[in-house]
Amino acid sequence: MDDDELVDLGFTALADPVRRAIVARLSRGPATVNELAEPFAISLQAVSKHVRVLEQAGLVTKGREAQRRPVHLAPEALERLTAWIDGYRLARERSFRRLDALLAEPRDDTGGAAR
Amino acid sequence: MDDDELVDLGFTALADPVRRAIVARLSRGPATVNELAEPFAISLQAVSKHVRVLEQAGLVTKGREAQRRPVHLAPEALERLTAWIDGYRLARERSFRRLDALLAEPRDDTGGAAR
DNA sequence: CCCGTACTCAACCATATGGTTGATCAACCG
DNA sequence: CGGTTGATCAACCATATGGTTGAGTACGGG
Repeated sequence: MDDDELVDLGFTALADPVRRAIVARLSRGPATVNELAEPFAISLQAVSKHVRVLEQAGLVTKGREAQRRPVHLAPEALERLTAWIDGYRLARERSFRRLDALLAEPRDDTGGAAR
Repeated sequence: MDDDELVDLGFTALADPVRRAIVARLSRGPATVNELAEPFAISLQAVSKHVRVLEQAGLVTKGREAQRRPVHLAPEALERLTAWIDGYRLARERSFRRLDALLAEPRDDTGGAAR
């Protein structure tokens, strides 16, 4: 699976409030699907689906202990997303710096290649 | 509009590859809707819709000069999203540190901070 | 062994989303 | 003023998404 795809799945995964809440919950430690479902007014199956979406995005991994499947957060995937954002946020700052440089360019009376 | 709502709209906005490409393009400076549409094989109207989604998420602002509406990136909104992610990424690291502390807890022979 | 617990699979439904085309609006150019 | 350019509005369509209920699978406990 290539990186772009994972970025796509990652943002798609975080686009849903239930899934963000799940991520928030998991940031405080692993939990089973049942535990994750508890705070929500939706069916267990729906939560199971959400977890799978998070899993396919690489945001989460599922373990197995007895019949329980404890879900863990996978922070590398979160980093991938911040990295994507920062790439373009910083690109923009670089543009600004370029502009600043331009504006600060010596106005050059005495030697002048005037525009 | 409250913060959660903006986070929601923000991630939803970035969940689409066309919109991510638009953000990428805008990170290198403002552009008109026509310019933004040029690299894509979709209609101008579709791009216009995408820009509106980005705008509602606060990721982008539209100016007005003559009949053109130059679109600018609004990096604060990007920061809001990284902040959201980092909040939970860091929360998890804090949990780890807490766990480490627990594991490192003095087992209390003679006062020794073992390991 | 078989029952209960913990989930997942499957079929289905309603609504949201991303795309289309066609009409319209707004501003400048001649 | 009339045409052209840039962009939006509106109606519509297909597919994706998030939810439901009901059946099925997998493992451990009594």
